[in-house]
Order: sequence, then structure tokens, then C-alpha cells
Amino acid sequence: MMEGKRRMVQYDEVGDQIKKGPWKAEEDEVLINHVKKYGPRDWSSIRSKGLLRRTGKSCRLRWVNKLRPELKTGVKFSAEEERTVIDLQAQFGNKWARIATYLPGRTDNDVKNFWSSRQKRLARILQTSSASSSTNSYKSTVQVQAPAFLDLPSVEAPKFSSSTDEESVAKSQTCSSSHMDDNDTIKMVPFQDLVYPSTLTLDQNALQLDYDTSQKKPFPEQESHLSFPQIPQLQPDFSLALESQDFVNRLGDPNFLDEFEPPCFEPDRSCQIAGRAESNDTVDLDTFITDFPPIDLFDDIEPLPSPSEWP
DNA sequence: AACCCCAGCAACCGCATTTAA
DNA sequence: GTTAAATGCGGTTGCTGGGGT
Repeated sequence: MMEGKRRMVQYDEVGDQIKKGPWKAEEDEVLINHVKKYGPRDWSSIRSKGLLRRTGKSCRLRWVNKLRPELKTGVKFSAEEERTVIDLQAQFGNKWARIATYLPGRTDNDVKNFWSSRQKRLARILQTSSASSSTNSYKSTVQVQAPAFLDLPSVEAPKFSSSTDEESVAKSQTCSSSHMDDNDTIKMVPFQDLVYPSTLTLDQNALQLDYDTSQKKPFPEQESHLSFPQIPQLQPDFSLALESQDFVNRLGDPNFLDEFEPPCFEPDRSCQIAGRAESNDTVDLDTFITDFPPIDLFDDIEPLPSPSEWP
């Protein structure tokens, strides 16, 4: 174990050693016994009683992430769990603890690690495809319209209980500024329509997640005072399609993006964004890809048809 | 066999929020 | 109402093990 940065031993305010690093079975046993006696609380008393030389935070984390009996330890995320995480991340942002409440047996750390791995995987795929596409002239000639939200009128913002909620919602909306209509084509939705419920015109029936929510708690927004615009139905399977070799191969195809109507990356034709059709703003695709679209932007897009279904 | 790379995971840190005195 | 302690959360780091070369 490399402990150059992560010191194994620290001292608290009265000079007692604080142990760090991997937990031993004996420590786990002590912690479990403590929880059996007193419940999952009073974490700091574990050290003050001399039971363990761990901080209360460390004890709580160990219990929550590893020792709770209901945890699914060593079980990979199922396809349904993956879809759930993708959907909820789009709706809530990086609220891992909140997302984990919808996944029995999973911890916020599990969800966070899953998402992190997934993001790295997608980033690598996009980087690979970007590198390959840089070898043709298509890339350098593509222009896209600047995102509409870069030039929004100033309107009173919706109220949030915290800045982090606001940020995560804004992120979700940024990631979800398009949705599928009944014909499964991409429609750009005015960003302000996503931000300001009074102008929201989306079909609320389209906002249902595609897994069975009847067995689950309602989303917290339905229980609390928070009321921000719902995000259009996500199409998480697209992210899975992203990881297919077939998809990757086609990223270098100049006509590939034409399949998304109206096309956002078509040369010499600006992406039409409602209310912004008159704009002549364009940005270089490199800049656009680097600076604007979060990696999960594509989560909102339907899976591509299989090659056999292509016209 | 040795080395490298990477995904998955565990655990720490800093900050925010909640609770108790 | 104020303050300190406890708890919770999200970001990040770094170890481990497996697969590829």
C-alpha cells in the first residue's frame, strides 16, 4: 500500500493516534458490535470509548459502504440499475446519495464509482473517435450554432433550496436541451423553456422514466416544495450504443450526424434552436466539443438503428 | 516472466448541513 | 439565537488485480 500521501497514522487534538487505511476484520467486528448495541449512530463515541482508533467519520463510512447487511457487495450493476442511474443522474445531477436511495443495496459511493467509470469509458470512446475523425477534412469545416443559453434574457431564476441543487438542475437541463418527439427525431427545446416552468410545453406523459416506478418511492420533488421543470424522457440506451464498436466506427462518417434531424452538426446549416433561428452565431466544433457538451449530452438520444435497418 | 495500462473499488478530505448544548 | 460537535455528501486519490503486450 502506497501511503506517501495517505498517512496511516495521525494524531487528534489530545495526541491520540488516529488509524487510517484499510480496515481489518477485527475492526469491522468491533464496529458491527457497536452498531448492534447502539444502532448506526454515535460514531464518535467509538473512539472516545477506546474501541477503535478511527474517527467517527471513518467508522460511519465503513458501516455505510461496506458493513450494512443489506448491501449488494461484489455484484455488478444490472442493466436496469445502469439505466436507473443514468436517468436519475440526468434528473438530479451528481446527487449520488439521493440516487442511491432508488437502488436498494447500493451506496452513494457505488453509484459515484459506477458513474465515474462510465464517464471515463465514454470519454475515451469519444476521444478515440475524435482523433480518428481529425484525419479527415469534415471536422475542420463543421460549424454549429452557439448554444441558445449563452445569450438568455435576464429573467428571475427559479428558487432552489441550495446552490448545489440549482447547479445540478442547470446541468441536467444543459444536458437535456433536446428531446425526442413522437417520430423519434431530435427537437431542440428552448433552454428557457426548460428553466422556466411557465413556458414549458413538453408533453408531461413523455417525462415518465422507462422503468417501473410503481414499486419505488416518488421522486423527492413530488414530495417537497421543490418544483423545477422535469427533464424530458431520456434515452439512456444511446449511451450503451455509444460504446458499441459499430457506433464508434460511424463517428468518422461525414454523413453520420445527418441522421439526427434537424442536424446539429451539419456543415453550412445552423442548428435550429427555437427562438434563435435568426442567430448567425457559430462556433468551431472543436471548441464546442471541448467546452460545451457534457459527456452525457448524448444520453438523451435514441439508440441508433442497427445497420440492417438503415435506409 | 516482466512490464504496462486500466477498471473497479475503498477510503480520505474538505465542505455543507443538521443537531445538540 | 449562537456555537460547537456530529453527521452527511461529493470530489478525489491511490491501491489492487486482471488483461494485454
